[in-house]
Amino acid sequence: MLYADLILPLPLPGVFTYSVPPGLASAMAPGKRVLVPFGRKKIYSAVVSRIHDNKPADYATKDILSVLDEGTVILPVQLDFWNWISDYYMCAPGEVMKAALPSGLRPESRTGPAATHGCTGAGNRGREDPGTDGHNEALAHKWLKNRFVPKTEPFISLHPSACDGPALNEIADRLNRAPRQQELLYLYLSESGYDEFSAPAPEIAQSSLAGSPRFSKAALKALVSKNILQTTDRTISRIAGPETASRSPSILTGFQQEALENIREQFAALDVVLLNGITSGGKTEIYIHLIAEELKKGKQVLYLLPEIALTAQIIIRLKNIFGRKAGIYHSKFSDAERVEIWNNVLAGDEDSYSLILGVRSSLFLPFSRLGLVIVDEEHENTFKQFDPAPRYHARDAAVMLASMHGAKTLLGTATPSVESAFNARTGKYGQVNLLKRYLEIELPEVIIADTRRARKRKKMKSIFTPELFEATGKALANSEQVILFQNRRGYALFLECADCGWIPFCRHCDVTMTYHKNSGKMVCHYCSDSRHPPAGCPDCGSTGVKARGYGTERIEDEIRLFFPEARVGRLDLDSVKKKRAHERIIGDFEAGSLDILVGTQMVAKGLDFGRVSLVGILNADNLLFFPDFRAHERSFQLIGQVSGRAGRKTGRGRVVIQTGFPDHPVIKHVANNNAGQHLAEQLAERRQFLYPPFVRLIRITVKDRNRELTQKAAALLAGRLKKKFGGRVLGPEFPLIGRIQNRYIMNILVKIEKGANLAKARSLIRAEISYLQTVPGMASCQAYPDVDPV
DNA sequence: AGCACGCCGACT
DNA sequence: GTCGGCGTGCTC
Repeated sequence: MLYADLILPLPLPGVFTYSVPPGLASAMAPGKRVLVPFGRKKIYSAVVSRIHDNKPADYATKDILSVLDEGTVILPVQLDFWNWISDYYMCAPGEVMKAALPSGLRPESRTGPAATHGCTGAGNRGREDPGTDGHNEALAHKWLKNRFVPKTEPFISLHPSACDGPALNEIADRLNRAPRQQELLYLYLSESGYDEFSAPAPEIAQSSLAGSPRFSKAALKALVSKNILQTTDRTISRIAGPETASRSPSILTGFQQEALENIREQFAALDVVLLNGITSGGKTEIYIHLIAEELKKGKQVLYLLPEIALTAQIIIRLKNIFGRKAGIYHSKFSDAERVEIWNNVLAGDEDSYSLILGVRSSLFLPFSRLGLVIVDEEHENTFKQFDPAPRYHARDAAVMLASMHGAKTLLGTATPSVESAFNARTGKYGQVNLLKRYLEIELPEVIIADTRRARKRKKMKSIFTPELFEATGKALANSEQVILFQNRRGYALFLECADCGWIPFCRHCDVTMTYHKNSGKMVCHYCSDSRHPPAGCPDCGSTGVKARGYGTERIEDEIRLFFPEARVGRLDLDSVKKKRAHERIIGDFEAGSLDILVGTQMVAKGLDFGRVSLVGILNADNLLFFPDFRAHERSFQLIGQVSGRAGRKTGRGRVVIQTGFPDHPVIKHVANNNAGQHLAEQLAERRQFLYPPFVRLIRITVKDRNRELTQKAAALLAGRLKKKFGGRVLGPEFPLIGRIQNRYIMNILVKIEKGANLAKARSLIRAEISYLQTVPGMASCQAYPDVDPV
């Protein structure tokens, strides 16, 4: 009798052993999907992990119902990779499966014969012909709904009544008292190539006009309301970029060529190389050459980017060079698209994608001959998945995936993570520096503005120090662009009663609500709950409830107040929620129809702005004094990245950093561009206080709806862990936010020395967590481990 | 995670 | 007298 260990898409530890009916034995193979009964009556699709003939001793196996695939859908190397993830990051195999497989390949629970016969490598076929029962109909419905999300863009054309009515000259004359509108009409006529004898009036993309200083949204709105122009949403091509390669890789500069050769040399001896390349240094060009080499060898390349850096710019750039060989894998893609890409990569033939440009989850695509993995913006902590499990770090997992394929990994960044820099320094990774800016663009001048001194001397203009205020004025006068960085969105950080000090808190989380003026509501940034601010203070009845602190939204208002002539845009989570808003804002800024861009971290990421002469960091202190051992590292990186936006083509740019602690070492190292000293200090601190990379951290988060129970359970767990691990256990401690979505939280930190038996440590932790579940009354407490938390 | 079983409060 | 709340246990 044959048995099969199956991975079920459930958060349960381990695999499940089923018996293989003789009739299915020949169709079975690891990496195929099967249908099995589970529990009371449920039918799940599961993935075959292993086939063997060991009859389980302590339970009766159930039969596998059917085999869904003729061919392997999950390759053996992927199964190995899944295994490594679930083992290293301490999560269930089923959780990895959920993260790895697009749900189209994972019809979790379904009935009947509709699903019993799939086709080789195309498991979504069953979905194209769903059964007739209600459940399948619901699935099919969902699938159809998600299949196409057409992208649209507004196009402008002349309103029909303006074509038929009085001559255009007459219409334009009537706009004499509205110069902006008149100008826009002329702009449209000239740019669209309008010709009164050739009807109909041509349509032109709004975005192509938006770049002009003669364009204004208000004027457009007015003309539309007067029935002179009209806008129509037109579908534009879904995935940006051409399918045929139209360009070849550009010639490298001497420094780039040198770096490229250096990388090749290091790869001869080492599997991972850190490319420390300054902003504007042209890292992407080097990537392109390396990719081209791999493709020529018939290998696949995975190019990983953090979500926010995977923009149309980079996609088009690579599509131009690699054409149909390049595939994109973005989190915004529908499930059908993901399945399509999966099957394409799985086919692995001549016509398949051999370059995948993707986010974190593209690590799980069925690569069969991976030659190179590029992890761009290696330092980005968004590469670490936080919730739900698997809580994996895409950079570290990429290194593992590459090694399983015998491939190389290139980590690229302008501001290396302490971990990677340490690995390079100790010789585990190679390192190549590219520290000359492309076209010899000068590094920006950094000005440190002391907010405490300015405040004492009453020199602050709301959020502006005299230095930043003056620099902004000067930049605007020279019609140069300005980026202002503030790490908090919203209007005010919180509301406060001026009389009694009452502050509104979220009902479900232990955080203050952030006031958003646009919506007139207070919003919790942790659970998105929102409500209207009270008319008066609920405690003392005072009407003096005032906005305190500055979010990006309020800063936008302040700028309008101080620089009324400037055109201001905002780039943060709130402003980009609307479809395509992100691209639009960036497009407007690049096109020069915005003078000032205010934003959160989003402004720091790989945007190619040409005319930015000034970058202002409004409050460096809330970065520096964040209570976390990575706060200094992150501050250095973030300020460095934002500063990199300054002075790209127009000559030397300026950076103004506002801080109350101008002598803080991190500020000084940023100002002096002294990454070496910064790294040395970070390493010294971490060595002394035992933090990564000198130890490995496992954080255990205990959660429950009941506050006392959460604390009791955390204390019990920590106590038991301390018996095993001694002083390596820290806590339990209250996290920064003690409650999120009505669940109380406690953290326990375990520090494991390098070289210690990690597997043993993990199994001890696992055992203690499962013990907790057996304690009467504590079964409701969740405790989950997060390995290498960020 | 689901899902069923099982034991205590406000209702036809 | 029941309906239903969610605490607990189990799933190959």
